[in-house]
Amino acid sequence: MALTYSKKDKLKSRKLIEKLFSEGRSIAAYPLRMVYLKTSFDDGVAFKAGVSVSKRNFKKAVQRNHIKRLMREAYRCHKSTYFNNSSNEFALMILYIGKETVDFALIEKKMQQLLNKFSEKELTDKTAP
RNA sequence: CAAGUAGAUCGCCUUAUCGCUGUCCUGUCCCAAUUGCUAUUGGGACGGGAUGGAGGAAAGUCCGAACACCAUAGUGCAAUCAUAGUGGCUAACGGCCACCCACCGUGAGGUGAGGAAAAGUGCAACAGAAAGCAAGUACAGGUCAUGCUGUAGUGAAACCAGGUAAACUCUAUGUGGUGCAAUGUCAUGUAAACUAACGUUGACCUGCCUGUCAUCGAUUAUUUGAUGGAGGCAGUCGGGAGCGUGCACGCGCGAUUGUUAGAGGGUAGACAGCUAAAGUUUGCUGGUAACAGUAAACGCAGAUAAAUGAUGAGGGCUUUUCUUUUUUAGGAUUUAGAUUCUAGAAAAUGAAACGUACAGAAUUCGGCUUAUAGAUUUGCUUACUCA
RNA sequence: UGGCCUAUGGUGUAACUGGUAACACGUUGGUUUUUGGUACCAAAGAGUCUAGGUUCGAGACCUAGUGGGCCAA
Repeated sequence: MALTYSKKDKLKSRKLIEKLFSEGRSIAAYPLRMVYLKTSFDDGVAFKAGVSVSKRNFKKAVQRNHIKRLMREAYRCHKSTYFNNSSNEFALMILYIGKETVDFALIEKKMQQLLNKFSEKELTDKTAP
């Protein structure tokens, strides 16, 4: 898996997102929180992910955009190390639940923790039994 | 120099690596259509290359328009809302420009919802005799006599055709509604489904078609022609539940698949709208100016859980501190030169640290309002005091 | 994206057509009680979200902003 994050890797279906929030499970690594749901896609992409920042915590569009960019960048750089050999397909949504802006180093570190937790919990359990 | 005042312009830069997104070109493979085949067209997957990619406010959504639909957006009345010196600019405006007037400021300048109080209705706490049909205090003057005259006192305002219209109102002008989540096409899906209420067409002649019916004519007969009647279609004139903005008029739409309401079902995807426009820059001409005309060049974001970013390195800019140098004042040591301490000022291809604003397109324009670190630049002003 | 409403002591609400912010609960102090509660008495606590304007005078009227809330596929 390359270090890309193009249109196909993004979670775009409104219907699927509603289903994800109503039925999905979640794990957290503050200030990040991930909601995920096992599903299947038509176009051969194993993981589709989206990011979200609450308007309640960040009033200004510039701040929201900046945090979302940082989260996307962190996801793009580290997804390949965890998701390379998976047979299942997942929809992911990563939320920012903190209330203050942070720098890229912290988000990168927390994203690694989050993806590590996710892979331990879901990906390895599926293959072992 | 300092303080101020009115404008104008800009609002971080360079580079390496990894990414996001639009457009164009192009390679390999797969699918479909056409063809006898090469091949062509369309779609998809994986690649490669070129090139474009946030703002002065993109913000607030406060005005004005374009555009789309509702009827081609009409007429009268009413209501609502807006505007309000004069003239001009503009596609339009509640915007802009010029001038007049009023107020503020020493001044440069600033602010102004700046029509009407002699059409009418209302309002004015406290104080005061009295707050506007009027009534009348004290002192002085005056008169035949009297609030007849002046002054005082209360108050923001006391008879002035008073004040107040950002009180109602009147005058003039304007104002239909909904907003790109408009609107159109395709896809998906039940359903031309269900429940309730209401409604669903007559006349006339003309034309065409049908050829079942009646009469008459031609023909041996099949058949064919004419007239009348019947049916259908089209046209004309009406009726029609209702629908189309508050009312009325007028106009339009309107039925085998109607109108209104209820309950319920599906989708929430794609494409168009969608970025060439009252366009941007520069020069010249006209105009006091806003602005207009003209010539040349440019061709400038188009995302949709929503692109324009991340990391590293270097450089600008601002502020502070330190260091060094120069210099001023005072003190100490010394015969003098000189050395040194304290306080202040200025400068630096010096060093370090911190900071580098406000803020993110969502149909598109013209304005207004609000936020904004800092930098550049132009015009103008300075009463009093001190030098 | 488009539209609408609202803001008054710590909390919840009043304030008529502009006239100098009221009530309840809560808080503080006192009385009653052996003590606490209840009850009674008294006091403090906002200058009306912010900034301008109109007016003699604004919580109210006008303009601009800030915060909070609601609606529309």
